[in-house]
Amino acid sequence: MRISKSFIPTLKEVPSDAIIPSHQLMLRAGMMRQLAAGIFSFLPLGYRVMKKVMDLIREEMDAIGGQEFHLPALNPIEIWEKTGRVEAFGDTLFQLKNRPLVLAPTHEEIIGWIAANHIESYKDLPQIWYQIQTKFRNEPRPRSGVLRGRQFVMKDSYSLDANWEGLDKSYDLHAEAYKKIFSRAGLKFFIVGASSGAMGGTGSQEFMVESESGEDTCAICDVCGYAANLEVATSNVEKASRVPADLKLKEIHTPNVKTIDELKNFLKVDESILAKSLVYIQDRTPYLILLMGNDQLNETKLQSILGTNARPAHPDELLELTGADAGSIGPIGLKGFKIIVDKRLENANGLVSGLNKNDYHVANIDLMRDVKVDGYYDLRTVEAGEPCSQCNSPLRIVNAIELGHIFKLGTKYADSLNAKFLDVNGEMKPIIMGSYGIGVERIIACSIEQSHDENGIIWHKSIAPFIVHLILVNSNIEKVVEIAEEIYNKLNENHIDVIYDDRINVSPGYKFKDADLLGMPLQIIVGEKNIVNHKIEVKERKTNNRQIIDIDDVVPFVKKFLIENDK
RNA sequence: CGGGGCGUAGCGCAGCCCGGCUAGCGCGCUUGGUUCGGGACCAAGAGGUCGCGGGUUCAAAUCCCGCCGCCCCGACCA
Repeated sequence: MRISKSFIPTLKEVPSDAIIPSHQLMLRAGMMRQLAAGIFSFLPLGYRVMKKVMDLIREEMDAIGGQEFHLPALNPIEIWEKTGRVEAFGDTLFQLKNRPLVLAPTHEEIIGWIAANHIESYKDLPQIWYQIQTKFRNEPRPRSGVLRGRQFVMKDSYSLDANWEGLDKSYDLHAEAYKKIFSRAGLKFFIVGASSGAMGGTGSQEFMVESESGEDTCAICDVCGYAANLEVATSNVEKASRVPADLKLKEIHTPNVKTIDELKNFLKVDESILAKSLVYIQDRTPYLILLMGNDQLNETKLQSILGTNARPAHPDELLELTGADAGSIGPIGLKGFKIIVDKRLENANGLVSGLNKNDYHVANIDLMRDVKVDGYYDLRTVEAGEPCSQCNSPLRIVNAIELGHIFKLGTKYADSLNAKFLDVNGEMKPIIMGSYGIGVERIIACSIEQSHDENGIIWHKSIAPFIVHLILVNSNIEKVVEIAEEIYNKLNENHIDVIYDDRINVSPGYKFKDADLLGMPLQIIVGEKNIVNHKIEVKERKTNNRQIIDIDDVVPFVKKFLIENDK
């Protein structure tokens, strides 16, 4: 492709709305432009990358037996009502005003619908169905360029199986395919155990890229490789022990002491004997939640125990239910509450907590003696430096971008959409589903986040829009033009993706800067100073290595480069 | 949805506080000429409902009210 005839609007300056490197560079390199919050136009160069990524995904999905679909983005709202997800998605679901239609945010419903109508027998199973398609989600706050958009492209696939072993197999196939996809795209990623959230289901994992721009937080162990989303992460943090003495409950006047820190300073004790109390409401039942010291409640863990509509109690509810305000609440003397306790405090005694009377605390609480505990659960949020649950090395807490997510869904959608099949014994059974997603733009953005420098993008060969950036340095010298044209034709004849900066009256410096910004893996520089010796210069973008090679060796050189980088 | 910031030419910004002549600067763009290995130079140009609506005033980019949009932090997020 000739730059002189291409639409690649590069920018010298950074658009002020873009904060993170991938967003800045995608705009500067002329890959895309923003139309509205979370909505982007992909320009030819950006779409070329997108197509490369989609092709790479297709190859690996086809390799595990996936069959590509193209499902509608417009869906009758009726189907979404059947699965209860109009409510579950809430305002995130775009709804049309002049027809009872929604813009699909994902496609479990449509897959389920097709399966319900056309899968009859265990002989039709298993199936892996996928598509690469535009998704619509009315995100409350789009951000970070293409990382969280209201319209984005997703590879979504769905497995249909006759039994749970089949689901495990389909799930594992996807995990392997995903590893190949992200590795081939040149990404450094890790896999974490994750919460299945509102998708429902029995298990899920996320494919993550460590990044300051990430919206997820993960605990990772660099020693043994343990990694988990903070929503589900655990650690070997020290538990409270029982003290020998069997001391009586003791009321303590604690004026103006509200927080755990204030209480610790007031009593001059270690915070590990302080029990923090929080009140949540689930279906009008109040729950008292006890945590050690300043441990942070993990709401995702709580919701997996109580249900997803558990919510913190309002201040006026606190006073009404406990007789005290936040800061003076505790397990002693509470009525009508269920009490659940973090495992770190399992069977502990000698604890201090609120007395449900403003400005009073109570000491020497024995959870076995004084409190009717309805259950001990892992409720706390892991913190940096805590010992890994597998190997006791200190955990790191990092931000990460979610590239892909795989779910074992089970029969939730088959049940609500009546997707059933006849098994070997002639019995009607629900189809067992899995669902698996990859954010296409996120692969592009993550790749740039991980691979760029102050001059621009550094594309990995597998998803680069072009392999070679051919630069005509002296457009005013006929002989130089002639040789550049010749090389351009040769590369094209050999099916090597080449972008050719054939612009006349553009200074060499300008062309070099543009080449670094666009970031093709190889730059071939045709200039007066080398062609007198029948040579040209080759620069590798990633390493900045420069070599002078013979003009006749260009094609073999590039072919060799392509193979070398395949490893 | 809560908090903060911003909206002036394609991009980056100044001007606004303290109202006043024809709304500026850099980059980019057009034409001509020179230049040609790291975002060249000279000359002449084009390009603006100052986000939108209303108000105050002799006079509004500037002050007041309302709305819209965009960015950031948080809440939310299959």
